[in-house]
Amino acid sequence: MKVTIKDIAEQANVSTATVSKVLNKNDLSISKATRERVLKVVKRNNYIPNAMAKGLKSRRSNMIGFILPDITNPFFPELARGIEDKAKEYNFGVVFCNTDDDPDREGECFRFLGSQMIDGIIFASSQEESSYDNALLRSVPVVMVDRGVTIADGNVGKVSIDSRSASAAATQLLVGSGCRRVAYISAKCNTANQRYLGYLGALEKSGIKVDESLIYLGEYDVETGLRGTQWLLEQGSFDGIVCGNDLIAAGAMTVLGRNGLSVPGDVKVIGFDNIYLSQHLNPPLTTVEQPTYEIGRTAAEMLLENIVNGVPLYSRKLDYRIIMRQTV
Amino acid sequence: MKVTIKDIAEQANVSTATVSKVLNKNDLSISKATRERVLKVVKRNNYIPNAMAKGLKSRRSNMIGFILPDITNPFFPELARGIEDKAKEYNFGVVFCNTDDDPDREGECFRFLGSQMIDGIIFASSQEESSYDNALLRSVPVVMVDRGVTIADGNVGKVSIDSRSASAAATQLLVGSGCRRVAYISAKCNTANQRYLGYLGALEKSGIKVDESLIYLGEYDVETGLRGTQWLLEQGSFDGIVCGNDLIAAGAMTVLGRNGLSVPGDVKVIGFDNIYLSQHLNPPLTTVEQPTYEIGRTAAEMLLENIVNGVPLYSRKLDYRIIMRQTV
DNA sequence: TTGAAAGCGCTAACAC
DNA sequence: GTGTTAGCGCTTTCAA
Repeated sequence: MKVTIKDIAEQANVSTATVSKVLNKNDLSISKATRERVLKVVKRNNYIPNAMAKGLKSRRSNMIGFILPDITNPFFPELARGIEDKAKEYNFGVVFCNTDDDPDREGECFRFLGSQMIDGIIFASSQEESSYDNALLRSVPVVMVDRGVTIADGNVGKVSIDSRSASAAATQLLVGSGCRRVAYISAKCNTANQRYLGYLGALEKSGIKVDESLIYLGEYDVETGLRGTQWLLEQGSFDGIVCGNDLIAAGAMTVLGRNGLSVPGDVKVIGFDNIYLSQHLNPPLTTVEQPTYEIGRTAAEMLLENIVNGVPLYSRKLDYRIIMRQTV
Repeated sequence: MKVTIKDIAEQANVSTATVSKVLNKNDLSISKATRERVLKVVKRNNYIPNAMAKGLKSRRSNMIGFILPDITNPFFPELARGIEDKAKEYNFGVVFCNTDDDPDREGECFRFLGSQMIDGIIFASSQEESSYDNALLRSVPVVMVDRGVTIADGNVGKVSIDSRSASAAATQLLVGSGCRRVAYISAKCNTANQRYLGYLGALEKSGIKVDESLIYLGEYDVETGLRGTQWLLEQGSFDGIVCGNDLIAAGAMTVLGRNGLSVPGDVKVIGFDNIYLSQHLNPPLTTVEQPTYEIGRTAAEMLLENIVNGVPLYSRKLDYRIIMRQTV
């Protein structure tokens, strides 16, 4: 059976109140002798306070939730690690919820995490417009990361890069390298999508007309890169591809290779995210790097500062940069 | 302010006990009218029971912990996903703890999760011999995954593949393809390590003498592949590399390429894990596939069945297979 | 310097 | 059918 504060109190010949005080460093008024006696008993019994009882009292669980599309997408582990590392500093745990971008599952996650088992939420949604329950949202602080919903009301923070400008820069790089027929393969999304807007904007700025037959929308996965490139090949000619992420780029390069097209000779390609393996693609992938780990840390810090010290949430943009390798 | 069961009881003109009963489907003795009245009030107030209070009573948090080396290693997200998907089926959440294989951090994790905030633990240790606190371990059911400690005592389950035989098979494949000087690059470990033993065994069985200058031990990362191969190149000649995982293989191929060595012409290489990107390496990587996602699911199921239904833990081996691609 | 007691929100006997 | 009550293990006034 688990040992409780009461057992410790008895063995140390003090009240539970006293034990509680020494354990929580409300030591100021406890005599050194008592304190040491208590501590000894605690150690001897390998006593760990029951977190639920503690939480019930303090209304704090020391757990935050991380709601994300899919931890299997290599962009997210970095983010997760940043979050967890920071959380540990505050002595918080983090609970993961994969949603596969399914609004129903997002709802479930919010409900699951909303049961006061969680002190706050970090939310990575790939939807521009999210469908979570506003009521739940309002009861817990939330920080959005990456491509995030812009939320008018509520206690919501945000940390991300300027996706639109990053995507524009990627597109410009291709155009600047001589591409005239620049394709775009990314995840499905409404027209408000920042990356898409960046691509469009850069093209227009360069006086290149947007061609619908150069745009393929799917998911943020390798499959989409495969299918999209195959589709482009059937549509006609192109000399560059702006990819929604590195996974898509990997798929694209695979299909290009299969069809005897050389990169960057025949087609230039640029990715997004700079996942660890992009440098080991062949040729190494030129890509837009997000400070993914840092985004996670920053988001966690913002959330935790809010929870622990009441610091208000806010919106923060981090820097991106283009990693020049050999596909452009 | 949060709405409690008491608020609901008042608004519905019943006792808290009644509310509790209808909410927990101890409906049998509640009149339909009352039930509906209660439910209406619950909905109107968007009431969610406080999980901590519930947990304090029921001694169950509906949370399990997942202790792993590093979620950033692409082997683990798959595993994590398997765990989480299964956990959701049981209405459990999962808390992640990265340890970087640091025994101190493992200890911290166990302590953190041991505070009865967690009903069970899934533990992926790359240590053969683990340093967690046995006392803690004994208080909560634990299932080991992947390369796991064999624990004599306690309430411990295990799910994995037969690493030794898998590693032997990989080595044999190279030997069978004509390799005579087969190198081994993997993570540091004591000689008990199953993968290492498999490599050794296969070599001996083929009558090939083990050559110390063909063995490099580091971490399970790309860096190790890079450094190990560089080191091998300085040592002398070799015609095959058995890699501890796909990350190492990716690093190895990068260095081989840089040095003008062709794969599989000059050197054959085989990986381990079949992470999603191994097929997009150039050339696509031949590797040993573990049913990673399935291992996660199975482990979670075993753990949860133990927690929820008292089913005893046990040891389970899943099948591996070699994925033939173009590096052998 | 220490302890008694109330109460966090919920559940489960047991009583009515 | 429904309500009363006694805790679950902990923290925190307040009194001694």
